[in-house]
Amino acid sequence: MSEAIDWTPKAHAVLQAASDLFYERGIHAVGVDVIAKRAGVTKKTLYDRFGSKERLVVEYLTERDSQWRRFLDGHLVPADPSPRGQVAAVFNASAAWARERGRKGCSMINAHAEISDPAHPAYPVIMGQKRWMLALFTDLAAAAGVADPRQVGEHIMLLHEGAVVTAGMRAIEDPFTSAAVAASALLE
Amino acid sequence: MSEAIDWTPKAHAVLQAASDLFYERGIHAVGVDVIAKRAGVTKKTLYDRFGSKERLVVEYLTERDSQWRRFLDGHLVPADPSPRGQVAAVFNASAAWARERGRKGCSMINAHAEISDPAHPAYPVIMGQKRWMLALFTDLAAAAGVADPRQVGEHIMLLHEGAVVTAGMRAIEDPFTSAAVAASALLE
DNA sequence: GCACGACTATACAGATCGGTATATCGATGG
DNA sequence: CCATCGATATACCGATCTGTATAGTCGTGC
Repeated sequence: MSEAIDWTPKAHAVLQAASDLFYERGIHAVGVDVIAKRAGVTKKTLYDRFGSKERLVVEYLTERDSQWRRFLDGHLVPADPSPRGQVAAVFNASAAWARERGRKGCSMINAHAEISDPAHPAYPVIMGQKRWMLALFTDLAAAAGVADPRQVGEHIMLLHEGAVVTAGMRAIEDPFTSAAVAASALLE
Repeated sequence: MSEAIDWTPKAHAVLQAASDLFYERGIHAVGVDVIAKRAGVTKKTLYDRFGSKERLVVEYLTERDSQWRRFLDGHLVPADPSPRGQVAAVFNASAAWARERGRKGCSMINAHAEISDPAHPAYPVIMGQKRWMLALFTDLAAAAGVADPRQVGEHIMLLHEGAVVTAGMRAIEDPFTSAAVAASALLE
């Protein structure tokens, strides 16, 4: 395992600044000087806390992933507990997330586009989220009692991924309700 | 309009090298020195032909877009001409394209992740392809005689986008046949 | 009172970034 | 025969990149 980070107040400020900048402009497009400046911190502090830019990238993706899971959970719990209701709630949550935090699409997909080396420590984080979402949809499809849950789970996953990237590019008016309608039809 | 490019043999070599590198590693991660070296050319030649890296990016995306449209056309013409057959052929073509050229997903989506400025000259190229694909799917849905062609066209578009990004990340075994099955179900 | 941890400020390293300059070469074609 | 064109080699520009080094400030806890 990599060494734990000492989460001093300024460390949080650095990660916050890095997250905003990475997501908005892309990882390679943002230098550590800019991150430090935005955080109101010197580069020294940044390197004392995180050790490298790469580590900062991993923390950015890890934190955003766990925020997304908490956010999703907050939408699933109060929603209609039936499988179909839960699927609808996922798309609702994604729409809300996109509105509040996701004007540039999925941070995992975007990061994946910028990282060429599969040995990069950010890879497990990215793949982990995708696998987790797929498992969620597959479980819901199974609970809904469809004939082939793995197949339908994949279909809903594809609709969801498509909606997320399309929302980031504003190619379709309201991709999440559109995807939700399609997902509902596939669960019949 | 921007000035036309003088397509000397070395200009083609430069674009070829740039395309491979941009797609494989990302745009910001590749410097013009590396492109020139890979093309067996000096930076002078690169700048004589293209004038700027930005222009090279635009040409990269434009060329890849037109290659994709030709590739797709080559798969649509000999396929079953029925609307459902044509939709299936699109997913077949995408699967073949991903196998041959698309190990890192959609170049348009990836480029979009790296370009923050909407005024960037590459934006129209990116949006143009997405709009074109959506129109294609909507037309096919209309030809298939579904009740709401715009809605179903969007659904198939979302499935396709999802399959492309998922293929780039290897999160699902065979996303294109999976997406094709779902699209076929939505056309019932 | 004093050590320690978190931080600031500044400077610098070595490499690479996009882009330009100068000068030279070989082939092609009027 | 000579001008032009595509290309070469090499060197340079200022800026920025990730990362390090030195020195000093400030507040808390023992």
